[in-house]
Amino acid sequence: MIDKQYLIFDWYSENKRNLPWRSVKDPYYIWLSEIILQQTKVDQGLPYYLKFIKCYPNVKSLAAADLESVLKLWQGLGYYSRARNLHSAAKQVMTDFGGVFPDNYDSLLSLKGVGEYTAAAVSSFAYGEAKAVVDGNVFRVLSRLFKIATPINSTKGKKEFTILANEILDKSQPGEHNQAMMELGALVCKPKSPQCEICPVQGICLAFADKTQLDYPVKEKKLKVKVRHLNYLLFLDQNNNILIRKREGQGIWEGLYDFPCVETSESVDEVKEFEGVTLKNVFLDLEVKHILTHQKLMVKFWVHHKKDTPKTNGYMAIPIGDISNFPLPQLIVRYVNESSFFKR
DNA sequence: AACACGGGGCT
DNA sequence: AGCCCAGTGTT
Repeated sequence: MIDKQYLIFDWYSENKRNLPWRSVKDPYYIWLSEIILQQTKVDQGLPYYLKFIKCYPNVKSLAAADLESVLKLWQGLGYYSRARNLHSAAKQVMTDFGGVFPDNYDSLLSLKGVGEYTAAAVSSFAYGEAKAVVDGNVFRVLSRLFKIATPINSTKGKKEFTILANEILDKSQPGEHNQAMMELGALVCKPKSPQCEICPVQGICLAFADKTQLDYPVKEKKLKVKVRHLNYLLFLDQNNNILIRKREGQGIWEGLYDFPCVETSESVDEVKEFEGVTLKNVFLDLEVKHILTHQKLMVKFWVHHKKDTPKTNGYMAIPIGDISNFPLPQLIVRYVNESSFFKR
Protein backbone atom coordinates (compact mmCIF):
# COMPACT_ATOMS: atom_id res chain seq x y z
CA MET A 1 0.00 0.00 0.00
CA ILE A 2 1.37 3.35 -0.98
CA ASP A 3 1.76 6.18 1.47
CA LYS A 4 -1.16 8.61 1.51
CA GLN A 5 -3.36 6.12 -0.25
CA TYR A 6 -6.14 7.09 2.11
CA LEU A 7 -6.42 10.20 -0.04
CA ILE A 8 -7.78 8.06 -2.87
CA PHE A 9 -10.26 6.38 -0.52
CA ASP A 10 -11.43 9.71 0.81
CA TRP A 11 -11.84 11.08 -2.68
CA TYR A 12 -13.71 7.95 -3.77
CA SER A 13 -16.15 7.98 -0.90
CA GLU A 14 -16.97 11.61 -1.67
CA ASN A 15 -17.11 11.42 -5.46
CA LYS A 16 -18.06 7.93 -6.54
CA ARG A 17 -20.88 7.49 -9.00
CA ASN A 18 -23.96 5.70 -7.82
CA LEU A 19 -23.96 2.70 -10.13
CA PRO A 20 -26.46 -0.13 -9.74
CA TRP A 21 -23.87 -2.93 -9.65
CA ARG A 22 -22.09 -1.21 -6.78
CA SER A 23 -24.98 -1.75 -4.41
CA VAL A 24 -25.15 -5.52 -4.84
CA LYS A 25 -23.03 -8.41 -3.63
CA ASP A 26 -24.56 -11.11 -5.81
CA PRO A 27 -21.68 -12.38 -7.97
CA TYR A 28 -24.07 -12.93 -10.88
CA TYR A 29 -24.89 -9.23 -11.09
CA ILE A 30 -21.30 -8.20 -10.62
CA TRP A 31 -20.08 -10.65 -13.25
CA LEU A 32 -22.78 -9.50 -15.69
CA SER A 33 -21.81 -5.86 -15.22
CA GLU A 34 -18.14 -6.62 -15.71
CA ILE A 35 -18.68 -8.47 -18.97
CA ILE A 36 -20.84 -5.63 -20.27
CA LEU A 37 -18.25 -3.05 -19.25
CA GLN A 38 -15.33 -4.74 -21.03
CA GLN A 39 -14.02 -2.16 -23.51
CA THR A 40 -17.23 -0.25 -22.94
CA LYS A 41 -17.96 3.03 -21.19
CA VAL A 42 -20.34 3.06 -18.24
CA ASP A 43 -22.80 5.33 -20.03
CA GLN A 44 -23.02 2.95 -22.94
CA GLY A 45 -23.24 -0.24 -20.88
CA LEU A 46 -25.66 0.89 -18.18
CA PRO A 47 -28.91 0.52 -20.17
CA TYR A 48 -27.82 -2.95 -21.27
CA TYR A 49 -27.14 -3.96 -17.67
CA LEU A 50 -30.64 -2.86 -16.68
CA LYS A 51 -32.17 -4.76 -19.60
CA PHE A 52 -30.25 -7.92 -18.77
CA ILE A 53 -31.04 -8.08 -15.06
CA LYS A 54 -34.70 -7.51 -15.87
CA CYS A 55 -34.82 -10.17 -18.58
CA TYR A 56 -32.44 -12.61 -16.89
CA PRO A 57 -32.65 -12.00 -13.12
CA ASN A 58 -30.42 -14.95 -12.26
CA VAL A 59 -27.83 -17.22 -13.80
CA LYS A 60 -30.35 -20.01 -14.22
CA SER A 61 -32.65 -17.93 -16.42
CA LEU A 62 -29.71 -16.78 -18.52
CA ALA A 63 -28.47 -20.34 -18.96
CA ALA A 64 -31.95 -21.45 -20.04
CA ALA A 65 -32.29 -18.72 -22.66
CA ASP A 66 -31.72 -19.11 -26.39
CA LEU A 67 -28.40 -17.75 -27.56
CA GLU A 68 -30.28 -15.79 -30.20
CA SER A 69 -32.37 -14.02 -27.56
CA VAL A 70 -29.21 -13.11 -25.69
CA LEU A 71 -27.64 -11.75 -28.86
CA LYS A 72 -30.78 -9.76 -29.59
CA LEU A 73 -30.60 -8.14 -26.17
CA TRP A 74 -26.89 -7.49 -26.72
CA GLN A 75 -27.52 -5.91 -30.13
CA GLY A 76 -25.75 -2.59 -30.51
CA LEU A 77 -23.20 -3.13 -27.76
CA GLY A 78 -20.51 -4.66 -29.98
CA TYR A 79 -17.90 -7.34 -29.35
CA TYR A 80 -20.58 -10.00 -29.66
CA SER A 81 -18.29 -12.79 -28.50
CA ARG A 82 -18.99 -11.38 -25.05
CA ALA A 83 -22.66 -12.29 -25.43
CA ARG A 84 -21.87 -15.76 -26.71
CA ASN A 85 -19.39 -16.33 -23.90
CA LEU A 86 -21.80 -14.87 -21.36
CA HIS A 87 -24.40 -17.42 -22.34
CA SER A 88 -21.83 -20.21 -22.42
CA ALA A 89 -20.51 -19.28 -18.98
CA ALA A 90 -24.01 -19.25 -17.51
CA LYS A 91 -24.43 -22.82 -18.70
CA GLN A 92 -21.02 -23.65 -17.21
CA VAL A 93 -22.18 -22.37 -13.84
CA MET A 94 -25.25 -24.60 -14.03
CA THR A 95 -23.39 -27.74 -15.11
CA ASP A 96 -19.91 -27.41 -13.63
CA PHE A 97 -20.78 -25.56 -10.43
CA GLY A 98 -24.25 -26.87 -9.67
CA GLY A 99 -25.85 -23.50 -10.29
CA VAL A 100 -23.77 -21.80 -7.62
CA PHE A 101 -21.53 -19.03 -8.88
CA PRO A 102 -17.81 -19.82 -8.44
CA ASP A 103 -16.49 -17.98 -5.40
CA ASN A 104 -12.79 -17.52 -6.04
CA TYR A 105 -10.39 -16.08 -8.59
CA ASP A 106 -9.13 -19.38 -9.99
CA SER A 107 -12.58 -20.90 -10.46
CA LEU A 108 -13.87 -17.70 -12.04
CA LEU A 109 -11.04 -17.84 -14.57
CA SER A 110 -12.43 -21.12 -15.89
CA LEU A 111 -15.57 -19.36 -17.10
CA LYS A 112 -15.77 -18.44 -20.76
CA GLY A 113 -15.15 -14.75 -21.27
CA VAL A 114 -13.66 -14.26 -17.82
CA GLY A 115 -10.01 -13.25 -17.98
CA GLU A 116 -7.62 -11.89 -15.37
CA TYR A 117 -9.35 -8.54 -15.09
CA THR A 118 -12.87 -9.88 -14.66
CA ALA A 119 -11.81 -12.65 -12.31
CA ALA A 120 -10.08 -10.08 -10.11
CA ALA A 121 -13.05 -7.75 -10.26
CA VAL A 122 -15.68 -10.33 -9.34
CA SER A 123 -13.57 -12.05 -6.69
CA SER A 124 -12.67 -8.78 -4.99
CA PHE A 125 -16.08 -7.11 -5.26
CA ALA A 126 -18.22 -10.10 -4.36
CA TYR A 127 -15.93 -12.06 -2.05
CA GLY A 128 -13.28 -9.64 -0.83
CA GLU A 129 -10.48 -11.67 -2.37
CA ALA A 130 -7.20 -9.75 -2.51
CA LYS A 131 -6.71 -9.56 -6.25
CA ALA A 132 -5.92 -6.24 -7.94
CA VAL A 133 -7.80 -5.30 -11.09
CA VAL A 134 -5.66 -3.99 -13.93
CA ASP A 135 -7.80 -2.32 -16.54
CA GLY A 136 -7.26 0.68 -18.78
CA ASN A 137 -7.87 3.05 -15.87
CA VAL A 138 -5.41 1.34 -13.56
CA PHE A 139 -2.74 1.22 -16.27
CA ARG A 140 -3.10 4.97 -16.75
CA VAL A 141 -3.19 5.91 -13.06
CA LEU A 142 -0.20 3.76 -12.14
CA SER A 143 1.88 4.73 -15.17
CA ARG A 144 1.46 8.40 -14.26
CA LEU A 145 1.84 8.05 -10.51
CA PHE A 146 5.10 6.15 -10.88
CA LYS A 147 6.20 7.33 -14.32
CA ILE A 148 6.37 3.84 -15.74
CA ALA A 149 7.10 3.89 -19.46
CA THR A 150 6.80 0.19 -20.17
CA PRO A 151 4.20 -0.18 -22.93
CA ILE A 152 0.95 -1.23 -21.32
CA ASN A 153 0.03 -3.50 -24.22
CA SER A 154 3.22 -5.52 -24.06
CA THR A 155 3.56 -8.77 -22.16
CA LYS A 156 6.28 -7.21 -20.03
CA GLY A 157 4.11 -4.21 -19.24
CA LYS A 158 1.12 -6.29 -18.33
CA LYS A 159 3.24 -8.30 -15.87
CA GLU A 160 4.91 -5.25 -14.42
CA PHE A 161 1.69 -3.33 -13.84
CA THR A 162 -0.07 -6.37 -12.41
CA ILE A 163 2.71 -6.88 -9.88
CA LEU A 164 2.68 -3.20 -8.93
CA ALA A 165 -1.11 -3.10 -8.68
CA ASN A 166 -1.07 -6.07 -6.32
CA GLU A 167 1.73 -4.55 -4.24
CA ILE A 168 -0.21 -1.39 -3.56
CA LEU A 169 -3.51 -3.23 -3.13
CA ASP A 170 -5.11 -2.59 0.24
CA LYS A 171 -5.63 -6.19 1.35
CA SER A 172 -8.07 -5.16 4.07
CA GLN A 173 -10.56 -3.80 1.53
CA PRO A 174 -9.54 -4.94 -1.95
CA GLY A 175 -12.96 -4.34 -3.49
CA GLU A 176 -13.14 -0.72 -2.42
CA HIS A 177 -9.51 -0.21 -3.39
CA ASN A 178 -10.10 -1.57 -6.89
CA GLN A 179 -13.22 0.51 -7.38
CA ALA A 180 -11.43 3.62 -6.18
CA MET A 181 -8.49 3.17 -8.53
CA MET A 182 -10.76 2.68 -11.52
CA GLU A 183 -13.05 5.54 -10.59
CA LEU A 184 -10.08 7.87 -10.23
CA GLY A 185 -8.94 6.87 -13.70
CA ALA A 186 -12.40 7.30 -15.18
CA LEU A 187 -13.29 10.65 -13.59
CA VAL A 188 -10.00 12.44 -12.88
CA CYS A 189 -6.94 10.78 -14.39
CA LYS A 190 -8.46 10.86 -17.86
CA PRO A 191 -6.51 10.07 -21.04
CA LYS A 192 -6.55 13.42 -22.84
CA SER A 193 -7.55 15.94 -20.24
CA PRO A 194 -6.55 14.75 -16.78
CA GLN A 195 -8.02 16.90 -14.01
CA CYS A 196 -4.78 17.10 -12.07
CA GLU A 197 -5.86 20.27 -10.28
CA ILE A 198 -8.54 18.34 -8.40
CA CYS A 199 -6.64 15.04 -8.10
CA PRO A 200 -6.36 13.73 -4.55
CA VAL A 201 -2.90 12.27 -5.20
CA GLN A 202 -1.49 15.12 -7.21
CA GLY A 203 1.11 15.58 -4.49
CA ILE A 204 2.62 12.13 -4.93
CA CYS A 205 2.27 11.87 -8.72
CA LEU A 206 5.69 11.70 -10.39
CA ALA A 207 4.28 12.61 -13.80
CA PHE A 208 2.50 15.68 -12.44
CA ALA A 209 5.73 16.78 -10.79
CA ASP A 210 7.32 17.44 -14.18
CA LYS A 211 4.10 17.95 -16.15
CA THR A 212 4.48 14.80 -18.23
CA GLN A 213 1.03 13.36 -17.53
CA LEU A 214 0.14 13.24 -21.19
CA ASP A 215 3.21 11.14 -21.98
CA TYR A 216 1.66 8.27 -20.02
CA PRO A 217 0.69 5.56 -20.43
CA VAL A 218 3.02 4.44 -23.20
CA LYS A 219 1.47 2.22 -25.82
CA GLU A 220 3.14 0.45 -28.69
CA LYS A 221 1.64 -0.58 -32.01
CA LYS A 222 -0.55 1.37 -34.28
CA LEU A 223 -3.94 0.21 -35.28
CA LYS A 224 -4.19 -0.53 -38.95
CA VAL A 225 -7.62 0.00 -40.39
CA LYS A 226 -8.68 -2.26 -43.21
CA VAL A 227 -10.89 -0.78 -45.93
CA ARG A 228 -13.57 -3.13 -47.26
CA HIS A 229 -16.17 -2.71 -49.97
CA LEU A 230 -19.43 -4.50 -49.24
CA ASN A 231 -22.43 -4.79 -51.53
CA TYR A 232 -25.53 -5.94 -49.74
CA LEU A 233 -28.41 -7.29 -51.82
CA LEU A 234 -32.00 -6.89 -50.81
CA PHE A 235 -33.90 -9.57 -52.70
CA LEU A 236 -37.48 -8.34 -52.50
CA ASP A 237 -40.23 -10.52 -53.90
CA GLN A 238 -43.90 -9.87 -54.67
CA ASN A 239 -44.99 -11.00 -51.23
CA ASN A 240 -42.59 -8.62 -49.52
CA ASN A 241 -40.22 -11.36 -48.47
CA ILE A 242 -36.51 -10.79 -48.26
CA LEU A 243 -33.50 -13.05 -47.88
CA ILE A 244 -31.34 -12.97 -44.79
CA ARG A 245 -28.51 -15.13 -43.50
CA LYS A 246 -26.98 -15.90 -40.17
CA ARG A 247 -23.29 -15.08 -40.09
CA GLU A 248 -21.40 -18.23 -39.21
CA GLY A 249 -17.81 -19.05 -38.50
CA GLN A 250 -15.38 -16.67 -36.93
CA GLY A 251 -15.24 -13.12 -38.02
CA ILE A 252 -17.11 -9.95 -37.50
CA TRP A 253 -20.72 -10.19 -36.26
CA GLU A 254 -20.67 -13.93 -35.70
CA GLY A 255 -24.17 -15.18 -34.91
CA LEU A 256 -25.87 -12.02 -36.14
CA TYR A 257 -28.00 -11.70 -39.28
CA ASP A 258 -27.51 -9.68 -42.42
CA PHE A 259 -28.30 -9.85 -46.14
CA PRO A 260 -26.68 -11.64 -49.05
CA CYS A 261 -23.44 -9.80 -49.67
CA VAL A 262 -20.86 -9.46 -52.41
CA GLU A 263 -17.52 -8.13 -51.27
CA THR A 264 -15.35 -6.43 -53.88
CA SER A 265 -11.81 -5.14 -53.78
CA GLU A 266 -12.89 -1.76 -55.13
CA SER A 267 -16.08 0.24 -55.24
CA VAL A 268 -18.42 -1.00 -57.99
CA ASP A 269 -21.24 0.72 -59.90
CA GLU A 270 -23.31 -2.37 -60.55
CA VAL A 271 -23.89 -5.86 -59.25
CA LYS A 272 -24.43 -8.36 -62.04
CA GLU A 273 -24.34 -11.69 -60.31
CA PHE A 274 -24.72 -13.36 -56.97
CA GLU A 275 -23.34 -16.82 -56.26
CA GLY A 276 -23.31 -17.77 -59.91
CA VAL A 277 -26.79 -16.42 -60.65
CA THR A 278 -27.00 -13.58 -63.14
CA LEU A 279 -28.95 -10.60 -61.87
CA LYS A 280 -30.78 -7.98 -63.85
CA ASN A 281 -32.44 -4.79 -62.65
CA VAL A 282 -30.41 -4.22 -59.54
CA PHE A 283 -30.84 -0.72 -58.16
CA LEU A 284 -28.66 1.17 -55.74
CA ASP A 285 -30.73 2.11 -52.69
CA LEU A 286 -28.28 3.53 -50.18
CA GLU A 287 -24.57 4.11 -49.81
CA VAL A 288 -22.92 4.50 -46.41
CA LYS A 289 -19.52 4.57 -44.80
CA HIS A 290 -19.47 2.56 -41.60
CA ILE A 291 -16.53 3.00 -39.26
CA LEU A 292 -15.41 0.26 -36.90
CA THR A 293 -12.30 0.19 -34.74
CA HIS A 294 -10.31 -1.90 -37.18
CA GLN A 295 -12.31 -1.73 -40.39
CA LYS A 296 -13.64 1.02 -42.59
CA LEU A 297 -16.63 -0.37 -44.44
CA MET A 298 -17.69 1.24 -47.70
CA VAL A 299 -21.14 -0.20 -48.12
CA LYS A 300 -23.69 -0.12 -50.91
CA PHE A 301 -27.16 -1.51 -50.43
CA TRP A 302 -28.71 -2.77 -53.67
CA VAL A 303 -32.30 -3.81 -54.28
CA HIS A 304 -33.35 -6.56 -56.66
CA HIS A 305 -37.05 -7.13 -57.29
CA LYS A 306 -38.08 -10.68 -57.99
CA LYS A 307 -41.26 -12.66 -58.37
CA ASP A 308 -39.98 -15.28 -56.02
CA THR A 309 -37.01 -15.24 -53.71
CA PRO A 310 -34.21 -17.42 -55.00
CA LYS A 311 -33.67 -20.58 -53.02
CA THR A 312 -30.06 -20.32 -52.07
CA ASN A 313 -28.34 -22.51 -49.57
CA GLY A 314 -27.75 -20.86 -46.23
CA TYR A 315 -30.27 -18.09 -46.72
CA MET A 316 -33.78 -17.86 -45.41
CA ALA A 317 -36.77 -15.91 -46.65
CA ILE A 318 -38.64 -13.78 -44.13
CA PRO A 319 -41.33 -11.10 -44.36
CA ILE A 320 -39.53 -7.78 -44.59
CA GLY A 321 -41.32 -6.55 -41.50
CA ASP A 322 -39.83 -9.35 -39.40
CA ILE A 323 -36.27 -8.19 -39.83
CA SER A 324 -36.19 -6.49 -36.46
CA ASN A 325 -36.86 -9.76 -34.66
CA PHE A 326 -33.34 -10.90 -35.46
CA PRO A 327 -30.08 -9.79 -33.87
CA LEU A 328 -28.52 -7.37 -36.35
CA PRO A 329 -25.25 -5.47 -36.71
CA GLN A 330 -25.66 -1.71 -36.26
CA LEU A 331 -24.81 -1.31 -39.93
CA ILE A 332 -27.95 -3.24 -40.86
CA VAL A 333 -30.02 -1.43 -38.23
CA ARG A 334 -28.87 1.79 -39.81
CA TYR A 335 -30.00 0.64 -43.24
CA VAL A 336 -33.36 -0.61 -41.98
CA ASN A 337 -33.96 2.76 -40.36
CA GLU A 338 -32.96 4.80 -43.38
CA SER A 339 -34.26 2.87 -46.39
CA SER A 340 -37.75 3.53 -47.69
CA PHE A 341 -38.23 -0.18 -48.32
CA PHE A 342 -38.58 -0.83 -44.60
CA LYS A 343 -41.08 1.92 -43.88
CA ARG A 344 -44.47 0.57 -43.08
C1' DA B 1 3.59 -11.92 -29.53
C1' DA B 2 0.29 -10.41 -32.67
C1' DC B 3 -4.15 -10.06 -34.05
C1' DA B 4 -9.33 -10.05 -34.26
C1' DC B 5 -13.22 -8.41 -32.29
C1' DG B 6 -18.06 -3.17 -32.27
C1' DG B 7 -19.76 0.73 -31.27
C1' DG B 8 -19.88 5.26 -29.42
C1' DG B 9 -17.91 9.43 -27.52
C1' DC B 10 -14.21 12.81 -26.95
C1' DT B 11 -10.45 15.69 -28.68
C1' DA C 1 -9.07 11.27 -38.08
C1' DG C 2 -7.20 9.26 -34.08
C1' DC C 3 -7.67 7.56 -29.54
C1' DC C 4 -9.92 5.31 -25.80
C1' DC C 5 -13.06 2.48 -23.27
C1' DA C 6 -14.26 -1.77 -16.00
C1' DG C 7 -10.51 -7.13 -22.05
C1' DT C 8 -10.65 -11.92 -23.92
C1' DG C 9 -9.77 -15.64 -27.08
C1' DT C 10 -7.32 -17.41 -30.90
C1' DT C 11 -3.38 -18.31 -33.72
